[in-house]
Amino acid sequence: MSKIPRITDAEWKIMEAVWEDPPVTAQQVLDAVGRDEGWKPQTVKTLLGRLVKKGALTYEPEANRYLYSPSFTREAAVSAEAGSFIERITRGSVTPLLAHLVRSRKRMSAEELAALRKLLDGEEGGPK
Amino acid sequence: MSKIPRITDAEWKIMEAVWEDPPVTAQQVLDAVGRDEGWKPQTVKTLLGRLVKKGALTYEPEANRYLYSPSFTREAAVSAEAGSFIERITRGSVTPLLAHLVRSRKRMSAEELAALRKLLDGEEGGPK
DNA sequence: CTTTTTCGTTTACAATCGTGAACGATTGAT
DNA sequence: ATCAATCGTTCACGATTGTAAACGAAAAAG
Repeated sequence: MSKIPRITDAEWKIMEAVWEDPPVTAQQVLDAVGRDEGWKPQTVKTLLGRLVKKGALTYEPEANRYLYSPSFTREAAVSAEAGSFIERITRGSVTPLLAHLVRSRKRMSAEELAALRKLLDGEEGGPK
Repeated sequence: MSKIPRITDAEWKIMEAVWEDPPVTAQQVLDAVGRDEGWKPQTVKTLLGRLVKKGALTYEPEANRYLYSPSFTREAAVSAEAGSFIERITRGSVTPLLAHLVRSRKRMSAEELAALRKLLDGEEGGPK
């Protein structure tokens, strides 16, 4: 599988909009993020272009414009990011990170908590 | 407390060396990271300088050189990083991240697992 | 058909980052 | 005293990032 490229902060916002409901036009992305991000149309265009160049998006011409689609799932991207994040952290404990995650549970649903607990239980015994 | 600045990849390696055993001299940092990072002395100096400017390190002159110390703990830095990491992720589920973390448990000791589980239990009921 | 709008592409430009050389002040060695 | 090694500081330089204007083609409007 082709490597997932590094997505920058600004690009990430674009990707979110694309993942939301692909395929999308530049206009749709603009409406979705440009609005509350305060970006000019050109900024969105530039970012879309860069993401295509990086291989994070693909497009197919439709009428006179492009329909952009993600080259990988959001889950895959998050995993990759987490991986490189952990790269820096490996010298020490990941506990502060986990603690932070669990504490800022604003974004963690009950199901996610349950899933995490299950993961922990599963890992406890040290499988394979 | 003063805000924790954004630490870049290269800078992070320097910080690790400083956290390891502060206060340290530039020479010590060089020995610690320059070695296996393949950095020239000047590179280490530059990074130390930038970190001081950013407020991530403080120094006090000793003899003819500086003794550098971190301005905040590693835990605080990791937490801050995690926070900004989560910033991008908030639009969706953090589960892929958690799964990744737990699976790459290479760096998680039994105690850490236990601590995390305890955190989960504590949070479950949803305290104040 | 001409004018205006919309597309994607090219170019721009300051800020940050990675990597280091250049430089002047000191210190240590001879 | 003099020369070499070491310090921290300044400057450098290409690459990436954030943010966008310029530009030419094509489509929509009149």
